[in-house]
Amino acid sequence: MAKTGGRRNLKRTERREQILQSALQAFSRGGYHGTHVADIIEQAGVARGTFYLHFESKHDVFDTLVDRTLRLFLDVRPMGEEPAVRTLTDAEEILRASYHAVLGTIHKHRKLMQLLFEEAVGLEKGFRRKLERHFAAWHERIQGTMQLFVDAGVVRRDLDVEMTSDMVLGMVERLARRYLLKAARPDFDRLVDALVTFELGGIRKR
Amino acid sequence: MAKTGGRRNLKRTERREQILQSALQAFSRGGYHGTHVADIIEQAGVARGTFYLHFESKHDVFDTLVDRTLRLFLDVRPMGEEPAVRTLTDAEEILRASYHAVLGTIHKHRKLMQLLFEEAVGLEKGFRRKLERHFAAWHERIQGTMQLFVDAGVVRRDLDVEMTSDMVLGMVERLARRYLLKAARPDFDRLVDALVTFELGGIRKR
Amino acid sequence: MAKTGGRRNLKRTERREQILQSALQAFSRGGYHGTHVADIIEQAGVARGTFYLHFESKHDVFDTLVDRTLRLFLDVRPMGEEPAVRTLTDAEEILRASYHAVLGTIHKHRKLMQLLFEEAVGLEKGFRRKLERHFAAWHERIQGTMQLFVDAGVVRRDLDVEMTSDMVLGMVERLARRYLLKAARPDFDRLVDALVTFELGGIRKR
Amino acid sequence: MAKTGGRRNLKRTERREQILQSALQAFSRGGYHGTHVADIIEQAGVARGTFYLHFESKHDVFDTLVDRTLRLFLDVRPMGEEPAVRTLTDAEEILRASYHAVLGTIHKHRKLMQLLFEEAVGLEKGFRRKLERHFAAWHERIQGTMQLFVDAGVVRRDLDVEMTSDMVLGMVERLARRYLLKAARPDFDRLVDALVTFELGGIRKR
DNA sequence: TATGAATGAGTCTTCATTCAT
DNA sequence: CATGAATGAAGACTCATTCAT
Repeated sequence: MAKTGGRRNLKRTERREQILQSALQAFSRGGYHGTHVADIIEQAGVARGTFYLHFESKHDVFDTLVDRTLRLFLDVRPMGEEPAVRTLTDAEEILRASYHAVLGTIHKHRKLMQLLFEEAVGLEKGFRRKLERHFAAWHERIQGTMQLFVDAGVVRRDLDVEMTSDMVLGMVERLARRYLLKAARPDFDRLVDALVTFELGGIRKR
Repeated sequence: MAKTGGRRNLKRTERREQILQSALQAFSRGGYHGTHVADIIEQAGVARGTFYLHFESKHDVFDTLVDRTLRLFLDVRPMGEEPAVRTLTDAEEILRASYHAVLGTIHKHRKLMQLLFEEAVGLEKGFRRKLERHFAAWHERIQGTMQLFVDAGVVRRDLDVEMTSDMVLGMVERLARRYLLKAARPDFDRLVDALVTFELGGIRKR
Repeated sequence: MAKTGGRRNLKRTERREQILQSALQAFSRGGYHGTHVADIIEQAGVARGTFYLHFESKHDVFDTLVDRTLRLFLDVRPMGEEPAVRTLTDAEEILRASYHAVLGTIHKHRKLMQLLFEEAVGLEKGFRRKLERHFAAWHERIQGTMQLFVDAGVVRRDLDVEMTSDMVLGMVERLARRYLLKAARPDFDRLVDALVTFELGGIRKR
Repeated sequence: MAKTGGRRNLKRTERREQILQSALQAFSRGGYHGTHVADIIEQAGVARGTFYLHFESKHDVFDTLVDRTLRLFLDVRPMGEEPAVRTLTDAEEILRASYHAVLGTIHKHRKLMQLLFEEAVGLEKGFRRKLERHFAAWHERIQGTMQLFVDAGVVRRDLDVEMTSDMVLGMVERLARRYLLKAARPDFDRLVDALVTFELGGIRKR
């Protein structure tokens, strides 16, 4: 809608970043295939040639954006080291903190996240694989934490850790899609509450 | 894959169905944009014109497939009438049956389902809206059942029914994507078990 | 709009004629290129194959129609033999009769005539040449009559017979296009009057 | 006809004009439907994409050419203001001048004119209407002049001004088609003479 | 004779990428 | 660095004609 940036004679990095932002804007609106290089450069207020001065191809920009999104998750690590888990309350604490961090990140970068959750799906093998690897990594992390709880004996021994991790992943994804991607001010507390409560106790009466 | 042979005049409906199947095959492989009409007709062993004799456009075939997929879910209704819920065990029964039915349907039509979960995402507004409406309908159904449980007093009164339904939706979607779409013989029991256990009791120790 | 004819088991000639009429109808509406074989057979209520049983091609039907139109003019010959011309009044008589005949024919077959004047123009060489030959023939006839008048001494000796014949041709064509092709009940007398008066005396005061 | 050579970047307007000329050339040869975009770009020695950089479609180029042709006639106005008409000689003067101007324009732009008289006929409604409006305008102008003569009393009072204007239109059109469109050096004087003589005095002896 | 399913050459149009200026 | 004119491979769709039934 509005030109993303100013004009002329930016430093290489700045111009690149400007194009990247414009691309994000454009892709968010139209998806990968619905967005043309023309849209991106118009949004950026930059000439066609300039675009190719900074990126190899349309694929390249999209890829860069996806990578940047993925990298965001690597930084979501609420505590630097393995926390000690003695009681269920410890576990709850950890979960609460994790979800807060994750949901916060997702919301903060919701435009980028949309790329992951809605635009990069169904694209060609390269992106597909990247996404799969990403979800696998995330799954591993969740599973790690869960196993920690199991080992600490604060949750059920017979938990199907693998599938449950998948389910948690799905829960977060859907909540994110529904309540974070488009919302300006989401109710984080309600979301985290719902997540933690459900994960810990299911729907069963206490 | 295989040309059927020379020229053979089928009945209108048969040819249409054949093309539809070929299209499904093709879209499954390459996604919407990665699939060309050429791929579909090659797969069907049919001439270009024949394709357009039965469908208005590439978009039209895809749309038809998506609609067919969506319609599949309307038929997933394990019991004809509202079941009575007295105890948690009743609820468990219902959930178990529901999940069995749903997962079974998903697996049975996994090629079609893939369209919903992986190919129709990120496409243009028409499909997007269709998907959203679909998920909304599904969400409503889940929420309905859950509310039934709440009203019957067999689960927590303070349950955030709306969000929890979303989470359930996400759980099923992710499990389906991971364990059903590509697997030839999935372990339904393990899946249903994981789902029901988690939904009912969370990860907490009994 | 309305199916042109009945159905089934007509004699060869009848079916052919029926298709021809439907084609005329269709071409009148959409011109040569704007009309598809589909339009013609729909109008005729006949199957595709039937069409090709009676005509070699779309080109063929059109050609047949054009030929038929052209042949109509050959029959427009108000009197069997060369009339004697002694006075200007004789000439006027002849012109009046000729125009009446010609305009009458044009109006009677206005659908067909439209083909000549509006649809067959600008088509490929075959039609072009046919039209040219036709107009040349007509021109010759007009010129013949005019020369008769000159030789009889009832009109100007220095008349540019060739160009004047062209002009007469143009006059008739335009009047036909404007007042005959679409009109249900044209005012023939006014038309003939205008023609004869103009041709004989120009616009000059008597 | 001749590729200009390697790649050469022209100014936007120049390239557009070049393509326009090539299109005119091509359409003149093959008519609207007989001419393909391939013919135009080959003639222009330009790539496919370049064509669409300057015109929206084949229809668009043709339309542009037709419009340009029509606009040519608006400029044919031999004298800036209403001339005084006292005698038949004045009228003759005016007619002579008008015809000279019109025929001159037609011949000068005969390629373009061919579009009007031969190619744009029988096309779809848009062009048809445009042509009709054009002929109507021309008719009005002729009728205006003629009425001037009538009012000045230099020609017959009972003249059927409307139809006569149509006839004049037809005369000019046919003469133009026959003697101007293809001729390199037409005999303007003979044409104007024939026209003026006929229009003023008809074929009758003086 | 009649039918209508099937064919495929033919065209237009798009759009990512290149390159002269 | 920047520009934007030029490129052309790729792909969707049409429709006259053929042929199995």
